[in-house]
Amino acid sequence: MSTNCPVLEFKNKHYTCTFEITIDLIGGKWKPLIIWHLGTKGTLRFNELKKLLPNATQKMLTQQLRELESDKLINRKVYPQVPPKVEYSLTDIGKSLMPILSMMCDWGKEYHSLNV
Amino acid sequence: MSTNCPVLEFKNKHYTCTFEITIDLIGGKWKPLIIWHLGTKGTLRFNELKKLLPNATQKMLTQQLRELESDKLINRKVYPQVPPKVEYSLTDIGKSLMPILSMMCDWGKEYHSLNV
DNA sequence: CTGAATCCACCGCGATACTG
DNA sequence: CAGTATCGCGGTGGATTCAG
Repeated sequence: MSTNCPVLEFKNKHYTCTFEITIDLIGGKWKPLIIWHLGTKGTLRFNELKKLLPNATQKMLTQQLRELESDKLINRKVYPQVPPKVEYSLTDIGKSLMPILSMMCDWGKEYHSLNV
Repeated sequence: MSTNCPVLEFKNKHYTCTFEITIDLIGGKWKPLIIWHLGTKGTLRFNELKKLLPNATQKMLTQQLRELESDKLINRKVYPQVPPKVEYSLTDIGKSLMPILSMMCDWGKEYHSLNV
């Protein structure tokens, strides 16, 4: 287990431990779910994601996708055609988050079973 | 890797995957840091935590500690004396989160090294 | 179909002061 | 020492409308 947590600066923010960076990247309201769906189902179109996240507004979904894209966690491929077609998929870095989400999924399940 | 993500209800909230429960529990602004410090340093008094989280206000620290306590992730032991003395430590459930935080720490470090 | 652009309500969070 | 109590700002995120 890594225990060294130096103070570091990254993108104009200060962190005392690198796991805070991870939380910043996936801590958005819909980001973990987006990553999870892309990780388990592969490439998805905007509307397919929208259906998988029925409670997310269009605005929020777009916003979160753009942030994930600028953080290099997902790919955004636009097909120049009418009607528009946009596909999203995980980058290799994004895919490397799946084990963490999987652990959190297992832990959450265990926690849930212990607390009714 | 667990892939079954049924819709479930827990504490009046709806989740489509159990990792969302995990995020809810440790997603507070200072919670991961609190858990990390308690996990690596053991039992800590309020003031010791305060010094370790200099940017957290007293109010926020208290609030986050209370939430962690009600979620059974930390123990709060009050010594009935003057001046007051309160010690915080991780519960067994809280301790079981450390591997996840550790993975996030490693991932964040890797991500940071890849993005200057 | 996949967005962008507003407007705005809510509440997370900080600042400050007070207490047993 | 370890908290409450109160006030208020700012930004997140929802609803709605417009656009290519």
